[in-house]
Formats: sequence, C-alpha cells, structure tokens
Amino acid sequence: MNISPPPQDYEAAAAQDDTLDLRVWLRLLSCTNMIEAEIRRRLRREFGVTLPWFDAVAQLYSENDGLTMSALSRRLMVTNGNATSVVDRLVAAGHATRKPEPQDQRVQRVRLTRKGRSAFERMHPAHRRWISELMGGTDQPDLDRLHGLLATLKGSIAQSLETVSPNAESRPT
Amino acid sequence: MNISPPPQDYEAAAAQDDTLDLRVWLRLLSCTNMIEAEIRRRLRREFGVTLPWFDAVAQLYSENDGLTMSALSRRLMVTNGNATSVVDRLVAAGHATRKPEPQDQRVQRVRLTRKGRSAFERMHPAHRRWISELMGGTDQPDLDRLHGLLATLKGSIAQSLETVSPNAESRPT
DNA sequence: ACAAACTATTTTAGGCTTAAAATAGTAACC
DNA sequence: GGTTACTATTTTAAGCCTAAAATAGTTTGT
Repeated sequence: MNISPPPQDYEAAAAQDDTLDLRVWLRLLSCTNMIEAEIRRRLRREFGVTLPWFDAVAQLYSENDGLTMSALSRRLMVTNGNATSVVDRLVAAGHATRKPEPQDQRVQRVRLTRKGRSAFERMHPAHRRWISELMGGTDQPDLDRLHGLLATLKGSIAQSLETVSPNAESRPT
Repeated sequence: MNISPPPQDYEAAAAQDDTLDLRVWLRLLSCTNMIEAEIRRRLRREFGVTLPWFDAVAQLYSENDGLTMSALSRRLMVTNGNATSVVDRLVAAGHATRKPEPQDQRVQRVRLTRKGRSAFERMHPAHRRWISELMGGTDQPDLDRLHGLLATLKGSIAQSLETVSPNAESRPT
C-alpha cells in the first residue's frame, strides 16, 4: 500500500468518485492543453509567430477567395470581436487584406497576401511534423478508434447544444 | 454526387488528404472548445463567474491546506504569471487568502475562504450536471473506450515532450 | 561566511478573448 | 417609401494569458 503522488495537472486531480464523464472531460482537456502549449511554444521559437496568428492564417490559406469575418470567427471558434483584432494585426503586418464586399457593404472579405501565403508555406510542413511527432506514441489502430469515438462525442455535444438553445447556429458569440 | 457543405468549424475544414493524426488533433480540439465554451457561458449566465475563476477555485477546494502558487499554476496548466493575476482577483473578492509560508519565505500558500468554499459548493453540482448533459449522448461503453484511449494518447504526448526537452518538469513556463 | 547556483514568485509588455453595446448596411412588411 | 427587424462587423471594458525579465529568498560548495 502506497500513497498516491501529488497531482501534476488538472486531470490528475480527478477523484476516484468522480463520474466517468467528468474524468473523460478532464482527460480530454489535458491532452488538448498539452498539445496546444507545445505547438504554441514551437511556433514562437522556430518561427516567431503566435498560435492565433497561425490558426487564422491556416484557415485563410485553404480558401482562395478568402473568408468573411463571420466565417473566419466561426471556423476558429472565437467571437467576432476577437477575429477583428487578430485580422487587424494580420493586416498591419501585411499578411492579409480586408475589403468590403461590393454586393453587401456590411461584409468584409479577408484574404491572405502573397507575403502571408509564403510565410504559412514555410511553417506548414513543420507544424504537420510536430503533430505527428506528438501523437506518434499512439499507433494507427488506436488513432482510428479515437477518431471514431471523438466523432460520436462531437455529434452528441452538438446535439446537446441544439436541444438547449436551438437557434445558436454558430457559437460562440 | 453532391458538393460538401461549407466547413462550420476548425475541424470540419480538415482536408481529405490530411493525415490521421492531424484529423484526430483537430477533432480533439473541436470537442474541447465546444464543451469549454458552453461551460463558460453557463457559469457566467447562471452564477456570474468566469471559467478561470471556477477552475482555480475548484483546484483549491479539493486541498484543505491550500496550494502554493506553483502547484496551482501547474494544476491549471497556466503560467505562474497568470496564476498571480487570477489569485489577485480571488483575494480581492474575498474568496481566497494568500500567505507566505513560515518555513520558506519564497512560497505563498493560497487557501479558499469560507466565502470562496460556499460559493463553489453552490456551483459544483450544476457544473457536474452540465458535463454529464453534454456528454450524455455518448454511452457508457464508448466513454470507457474513450477514457482508455485518451490515457494512451496522454502518455504518448508526455513521453514525446520528455524526449524533446527532458528537464521540463512542469510545463508551461 | 560568502559567492554562485537555484527556486518561487511577481512584474512587465504585448497580445488574446469574451460579452455586451454600438454602428451601419440590408431586407421585408405594409 | 418609411418603419421595423435583421445581419455583419466593430468597439469597449474587463479580464485572461504568455514569455521574458526582475526580485527576493534558499541552498550549496568551499
């Protein structure tokens, strides 16, 4: 019989008597935070950019016609106000442009500049490699199972959100 | 043959040709963000507190002797500097106290006040219920599998971090 | 005892994020 | 054609968060 070590993180502090769903949630949070923190660190160290910068540019990169402010904030799962400030910095640094749409003067379309595209292209392969490296200890079949189970979970979360407040098309806001 | 709908979030934008590990990562991120955003929203609406407030208080609640600043920031997986500001607000609101340790004047021990404890006790059951509700669509056996696979993943991430920089005992910092 | 190395925490500067209110353009009704 | 409702975005205020430098207490080696 030996005493347990002091909990090292959020999740390890989960008590024996916590319900399974809570323990799954804390473990999910742990994994996400660990990966996110490491990617953030490496992006800064290797390329001198922030994680939000990378995330925003990655979304814009995959769309040749750019994205509206709303679409971008929806994809990044952040508020519109946040998207505004991130795009402000992108534009200030010459990585993106923001122009009002002719058809509808309310919407702003954000597009990567050549400079933004080439910056992303320099970083993209490293980012992919880092993710593979961080996940590398888990084998293919387990990743497959995880992929499937997370689909189930995501669906069930989405459904639960709809039930509570049916009209929230694009959270958050 | 039909075209695919516009991607609604970070993860749904993952391309066909993305590797499995990247797709798992994006799905993980999606699930975490969805749950976190909803919990944040409900904590604010129902109890008028922020998520960081709740997280910090939850960690302190489970320790009768309180936690040092370092231990708290490690558990919350945030930097020491962040812990300082969160605890500042906790102390200012009368929810916690912060006292230097007699044995070692460098360490500050943070403890919940009675007011802090009772505030948490009011919110705790609702929080548990919300998590169960959000995960409710996934059945027990699937949650069990998920719990196991996430343990594998977490272990493999931890190992990958150690390999890269062996002396990073308590990331981030 | 004293310097050097180490440890815990705070401070600083800059950027991130949210929620809510404000602005402004568009659509729809009648 | 003018009010009303709706939609997209920005602004604001407050708080969150990181990374790096600074402060200050402790330990270690000699």
